[in-house]
This record gives sequence, structure tokens and C-alpha cells, in this order.
Amino acid sequence: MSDDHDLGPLEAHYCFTAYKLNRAFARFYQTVFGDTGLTYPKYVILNVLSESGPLSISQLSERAGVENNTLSPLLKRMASFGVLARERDPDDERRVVITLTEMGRTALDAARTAVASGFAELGLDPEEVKRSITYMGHAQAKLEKAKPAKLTMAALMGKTD
Amino acid sequence: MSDDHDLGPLEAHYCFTAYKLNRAFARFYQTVFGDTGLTYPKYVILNVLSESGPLSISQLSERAGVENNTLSPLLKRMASFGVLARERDPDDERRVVITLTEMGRTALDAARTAVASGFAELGLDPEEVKRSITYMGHAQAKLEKAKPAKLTMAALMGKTD
DNA sequence: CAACTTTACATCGTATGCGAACTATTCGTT
DNA sequence: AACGAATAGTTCGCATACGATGTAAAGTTG
Repeated sequence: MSDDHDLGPLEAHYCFTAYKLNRAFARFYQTVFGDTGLTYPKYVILNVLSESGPLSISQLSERAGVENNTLSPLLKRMASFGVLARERDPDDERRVVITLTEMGRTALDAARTAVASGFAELGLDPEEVKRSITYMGHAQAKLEKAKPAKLTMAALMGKTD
Repeated sequence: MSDDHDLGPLEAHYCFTAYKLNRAFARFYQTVFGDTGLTYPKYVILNVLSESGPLSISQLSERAGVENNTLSPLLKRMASFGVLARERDPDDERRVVITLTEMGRTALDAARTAVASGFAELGLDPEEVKRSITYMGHAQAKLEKAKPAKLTMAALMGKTD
């Protein structure tokens, strides 16, 4: 959609811009990762594990910003691919500990190099990016605190009672 | 993930921030729309149709920023819900023309009111939002032009040949 | 007019995201 | 020791996103 269109308030436009930017990034990563089986969420997880060391699924959920119910199947696929290992914590069997494997480290190194190479050619303005990150962080914090009223089916249909 | 973590270059951080902001917005809309069956992509489509009048699927794809192969099933669901109508163009039977129904207009009005109400409570800084939109637009344009090299399976596995 | 190319849309297969509900384990209270 | 609450993770069902492929219709060329 051209930016001539007005989706309503400024927030709606902001949302739509974030929607398009997110998918532009998704496509960029999809192109870089090609047919390797790697995806952006998997890449994020590998990075988090590389920096933090082994984590429980809940900890990983928190650091990677991915829901538990998204992580469970995702981590199972990654484990069967061989980039990480899942193990029940013997001290607390509710927990599963996720550890990067050697193959995972190798894959991450290669992925990081490919991504960095692609980003180097983008030519983004570092000052704009830094400011944008800060502003987006503000917006995200406020959105997560919001408690908007729910639309009902009756209201959607224009029925008043 | 806390922003202490460094995903690598500034671009990677930017991507992760966009990823989280997009999902924060998605959740916000999901909360507002509740069990009505409405979703953010459907909301965008209704808005585009409301402002542009009837469009072909390709035109809608372009204005809503949604791929044709995502739109086809989406529009079928929306048509069976009753908010829009699909009709083959008699002049060019390759094309399907999408038209908002009266029910669609009513639903969109209600949705816009609910969304605006939720946004009104957010308290975002208008100047930050405007700048952010501009910067994100720049980034999106560059990402869409990028032609990054693809990672191969061999490179992922650390094999040199 | 036939053959080929292009365009528009649809389907397939697989990916993720998330609300809801479920199962298993641990912790706290009585 | 028994029971309920809380925690951790899993599964279900449905949503979207998109590369690849397929079908049908229109346009172009010789």
C-alpha cells in the first residue's frame, strides 16, 4: 500500500509501517538462509544460546521474546536437525534445558557471516537506526502495558442492545 | 530478550526490535478484536477497500502489502464471513474483483472505533512516531532492494570445498 | 489462426505465532 | 501425608506468510 493511504490515526500508520518493515526483514533473512532450513526465529534462538549458555525453555522464551507454545515445536525441530539438544533437568523434571551443539555453533558462525555480509550492503543510516530502535522500544513497552477494550460480535455487527 | 544482548551488527538489533514491535502490535489488535473473527491483515484489507473502492486481487495485494498467495485464501474466508464479495471480472476472467459489502462497512466502522479507543490510551509520542515511520520507511525500501548472497547447506555445515 | 508468452489467481507444503487447554512435576499449606 | 496451588512444558486448532507450482485467460507474434 502506498503511504498516501491513511489507515486512520497515526498509531495505525505506525503499526502498518512496522508490519511491512518486519516482513521486509523476514524476506531478507529468508533470502540469506535460502534452503538451509534456518529461519529468523531459529537464528535468534541460536544467538541467545550462544551468548547465554544453556537455558530452560522459559528462560529462552523470555530472552528470545518467543512464546513457550511457539518454542516447544520449534526447539524439537531444531533438535532433530542437530543444532541443539533438549534434556530434562534432573533436579526439576518440569524443566527442559536447551544446549547448543557443536553443529549449532558452526551453523551460527556461518549464518552470522552471511547475514553480516548482506547487511553491509544495505547502507542504512546508523543514526536513524539507533533513534528508530529507541522509539520502537518505547512504543513496544506501551503496547505491552495496554489493556484495550474488546470488541464484541454484537458491536461488530452494529447491533445496539 | 533484554536489550543487553547484542545480536551482532546494529541491523540485527534493528530487525529484532521491529520483530518485537510488530508482535506487540499484533497482540494489541488481537486483544481488541477478541473473538469477532477479525484479524490485523483482514482489518488492513477492509480499510484499503473502504478507501479505494472495488479492486482486483493484484491491486489489493499491492496496496495492502500482502502477497497474492496469502490473499486468495484470506479473501475467501472474508467472503464466506460476509464482509466482502468476490466476482470474476466479465471483461477479463483472469481477474477477481473484490467489493466491500454493507456488512463489511458496518464491521469496519465498529473495528475502527475500537482500535482508535485502544490507541487513544497508549500515549505514544507523536513526534517519535512520525520520525520512526520515516526511518522505518527508509529501511524497508533498502531491504526490498537488497540482493544478499544465499547461504548454502555446505557453508552452514562449515564445509570448504 | 496457431503457438507461445504473459498475466491473474489458486493451491500446496511448510514455516511461525498465539489463545486455550492439557499433563506432569514441584511447592506450600494444613 | 494429603491436597490444592503454582510452575513448566506440550498439544491443539486456527491464523498468517511465502516459495514453488499449477490452471485458466488474455496478449503477442509470425
